[in-house]
Order: sequence, then structure tokens, then C-alpha cells
Amino acid sequence: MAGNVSRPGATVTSRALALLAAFDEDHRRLSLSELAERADLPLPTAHRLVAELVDWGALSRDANGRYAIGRRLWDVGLLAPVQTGLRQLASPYLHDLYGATLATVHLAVRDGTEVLYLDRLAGNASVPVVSSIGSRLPLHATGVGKVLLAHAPAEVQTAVLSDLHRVTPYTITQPGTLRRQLARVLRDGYATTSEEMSLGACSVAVPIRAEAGVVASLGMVVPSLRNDRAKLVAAMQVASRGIARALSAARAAPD
Amino acid sequence: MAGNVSRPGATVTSRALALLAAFDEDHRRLSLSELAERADLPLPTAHRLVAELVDWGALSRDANGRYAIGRRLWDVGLLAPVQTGLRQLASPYLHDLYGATLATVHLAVRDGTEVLYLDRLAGNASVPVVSSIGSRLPLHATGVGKVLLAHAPAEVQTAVLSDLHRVTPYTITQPGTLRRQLARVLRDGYATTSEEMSLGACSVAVPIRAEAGVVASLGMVVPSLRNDRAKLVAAMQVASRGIARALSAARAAPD
DNA sequence: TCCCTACTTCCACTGGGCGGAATCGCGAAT
DNA sequence: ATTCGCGATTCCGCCCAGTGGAAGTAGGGA
Repeated sequence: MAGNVSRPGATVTSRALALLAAFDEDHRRLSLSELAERADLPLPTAHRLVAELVDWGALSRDANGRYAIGRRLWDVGLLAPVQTGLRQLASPYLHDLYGATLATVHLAVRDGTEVLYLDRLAGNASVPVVSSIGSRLPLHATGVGKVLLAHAPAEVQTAVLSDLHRVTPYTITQPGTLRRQLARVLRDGYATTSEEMSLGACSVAVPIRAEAGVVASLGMVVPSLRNDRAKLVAAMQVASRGIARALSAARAAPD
Repeated sequence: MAGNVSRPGATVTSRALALLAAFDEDHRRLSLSELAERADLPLPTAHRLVAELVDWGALSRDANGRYAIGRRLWDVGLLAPVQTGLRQLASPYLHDLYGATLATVHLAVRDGTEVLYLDRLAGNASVPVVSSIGSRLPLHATGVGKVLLAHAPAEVQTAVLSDLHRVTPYTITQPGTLRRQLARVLRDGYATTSEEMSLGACSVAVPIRAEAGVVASLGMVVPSLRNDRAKLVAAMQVASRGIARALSAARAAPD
């Protein structure tokens, strides 16, 4: 594309997307140099592309000259099917669960080898929770993640099991142990974690099924599972079936 | 960029962004041909770019081969400052207003010559409302729009006043009439509409002020203003000041 | 079977994009 | 007041990534 490319093979589009990918929860605002660094682009190249993104509204520039994700990208993002479909349908059921238990409730799907959190209800932060809406976490260290992994294609399982990085001292990093847990998830219909993602937090999760199989997972976070595991699982399974029914009803009706 | 460009001057990035811009509330799912048509790109070009966008996760492709906004774009969009800043701070105040009146509540900012809705609470759809979160409407036909327009720079006002397109039979299309209304908005501290955007819906809106001036607007939609205009305005002004205070407190603290 | 539409692949041409280097601008240190 | 240093911005000659017409393929309706 140019006479003096440093990394031939990189397309313009991939570079522009790399600039967007430079932003994450811990980096909501970035200077031009940081952007260039994180997107692995020469500074002048980043400068030119960023100017175009700002011009369109994909990025915005604040008073100090730092960049952030722009309004236009925000509202285009809201058009995504996850926002309008599953998330909206499930919302009342999440509220029911939350109202009944007052514990943190999660709705998540698998995106590649990660959990993507679609929704979260957390009133009083009695239990520390890492996730937030739109965030991504590893599949092997979360309740919803284990459910989604248990129902994932073999190739995804292989990929995940080959790289079980430790998050807390209780994170499961032995492929064999996790494989046995996944089998149990399939048998029992729910998954649990105990301080595997963040200390002081345990979780339970159940699958949400559609015609095509498991499409999402419903999870809750509590300080301990000792007392009310059975009660939680039962409540969540009711909610899960409700969501599944709402899903198939919506699919039958015009999209 | 290529030997046979049909529209020289268009950059690759602008073409990729045009593909994203092809999606809106009435076009959440598009075929390749529709995309190419709406983005004004030759089909092979659209095909190539779309493939790259899908690859990254900016777009997704469903079972019928139609495209939609992808999960990755959704979650990147959630990192936008509008989502984390103003919207989050204002949320409890919107809920208070909603709880007290049970009428539709809106939080909006001006983006160029349009209103951008950041949040909306609408329990029972007793009044038909067009807006939804992330949607854009004209400044001159909405309550929040009039507030934001009244406090906008002269150039924006000129641009908007020169093109007052009709939405309903009651939409104000005379620049003089609107100009007089805007003056009254500045004097009284609130704006109203009567069936100017959708029949059967009236609205009241007040500004939300920060150091830099008016940064957003708070609005409510009701079937009629006859009875409780004063009551609504008072409640909204209280909420507005609360949000303003929360804003300046947040700005003082670490971002 | 044929036709039609929508999608996908191919490929020769060339100007849009590249990025090192130079410059600017601003705040901090001297 | 002057220098220093760092980040942002601009410049510009080089050349290959991107382009899109044309040809090929797939699917589905008559």
C-alpha cells in the first residue's frame, strides 16, 4: 500500500480496528502515543487514522488531547443483536432472580475462548465482582464460563484447556481436573466456582438452551455456597427455562 | 489507492466506516448487496471490507448470510465516556423522577445538529414515544432538543433553523416561531413540545448545567401538559441540579 | 431444466497510504 | 529568560495494497 511499510500484510482496515481494540476497561482514555504503542503502529500512521476516526465519531478527543471511544461508535454498538435480542428478553427474568435473592446476577455468552458479559445486576456490592457489562473474562475461572465451555465444540475446549492461567490461588489450572468438572456440569446441569476468579466470591451458573443448543448462561455470585446451592440452582433453572421460552417465541414472531 | 477507483478521494477507512454507518434502527440486519448499496460501494469492495470487519468482530454474519453489528463493536462501544460518565451518574435521578411520576424520562445530549438519547425509562407505554437509547432525533421537534438548541452555539442554531422539516402537523417549521420559543426557553429555564414529534405526546425538558455550560438535557413525555406542567418542571429542576452536583463531584475526584 | 439473483473469486493497474525525518509547541527544569 | 525534552504534527517520495469490472459459482424459484 505504501512504499515503506514496516509490517507488510497489515491492511488499512486492520490497523484502524487495532486502534479501536487499544481501548479496554483499564484504558478508556489514551494519548496518541499510547494509542500508537498499543495498536503497534508508527506514530504518523496512527495520527492519520485516528484523525479519520475522530472525524466520523468513532473516537472523540477531550480537552487534554486524549482520545476515547466516541458517541457514534456507542450508538452503532447498541444496534448489535446481543443488545436487542437476548439481553432484552432476559432482562425481566434477571430482575426476578435479583429481587428474590439480592445476589449479583449475570447473563453471559461465549465469544471465542472468552466469556462475554451481556448484563449484570448488582445492587449492594456485598461480594466483590470483577465483571461488568461488556467485559470479557476467561472461560475456566467463572461459573458461566464453565457452563459455556462444557457445551462448547471440542476445538474450543482443547484451546482453553491448553492454557489455564492462574487468577487466584484457587483457580483450576489442571486440565484433567477441569475436564472432570465439565463432565459433571453436563450431568448435573449447573456449574460452580469457589474463589477461582476473585477471593471471597463463589458462583453458580446454569445453561440457557435454544433449538441450536446452549446459547447463553445465567449465573449468580454469592459469598458462599454452603447453605443455598440447591435453592439457587432451582430458581435459576426456572428463570433459564423462561428465557428459553421467550427466545423461541421471539424467533417464531417477526425478528 | 487502486488503479480503477470509481470515487477517488475516498479513503479505505472512510469506506469501512460507511459500512458501519449503513446500519441504523430500521436496518439492523443487511445483506451484502444492501450494505454495498447503502454504503455506496462496489460490491466486491464491500465484500472484501465486510469480511475483514466480520473477522475482527465488528460485524457478525447470521445463518441466512445477513450481516449485523458484532459483539466486539458492542462492547467497545460500551467503553465510551457517555456510557460511563454522565449516563451512570444521572441514572439514580432518572429513576427517582420515574418513580415519582411514572411518565417516560429521557436523558439526552446534543451531537452536532441532532439529539442523542443517552438513557430512557419507560414503564408502561401509555404514551407513544419514538426515541430509544442511542437513537438520534431532530433538535427542533423534541423537548430536550429545544433545550439543547437554545444553549447551542449560533452556528448550530443557524444550521438547524435553516432546515426545519415537518414530522407531524404540529411540528414547528417557521424559523421565526422557533427562535421566539428558544428565547423563552432561555428565560424560563425549560422547554415544551405538543405533539410536534409524535401525535398524542407532549414533553417538558430542562437543561443540565456544568462548569462549561449546558451539557445535557433532562426530559419527560406525558399525554398532556394541561395539569401538571409546573409540578413536572419543579421535580425535573431538582433532579437536574442533583445531576449537576454529582457531575462536578465526579470531575473533582479521579476520573 | 433453465433462469435469475446474490454472492464470491480473479487479476492487472495505479494512486492512496506509508513512515522516516523534520518541525512545531508546550510545559518543566535550569 | 533560556534551554531541554517529549509528544503531536506536517512533509513528501516511494511503491504495493486496494480496487472494481468481469467472470465464475451457488442457490432457489418457476
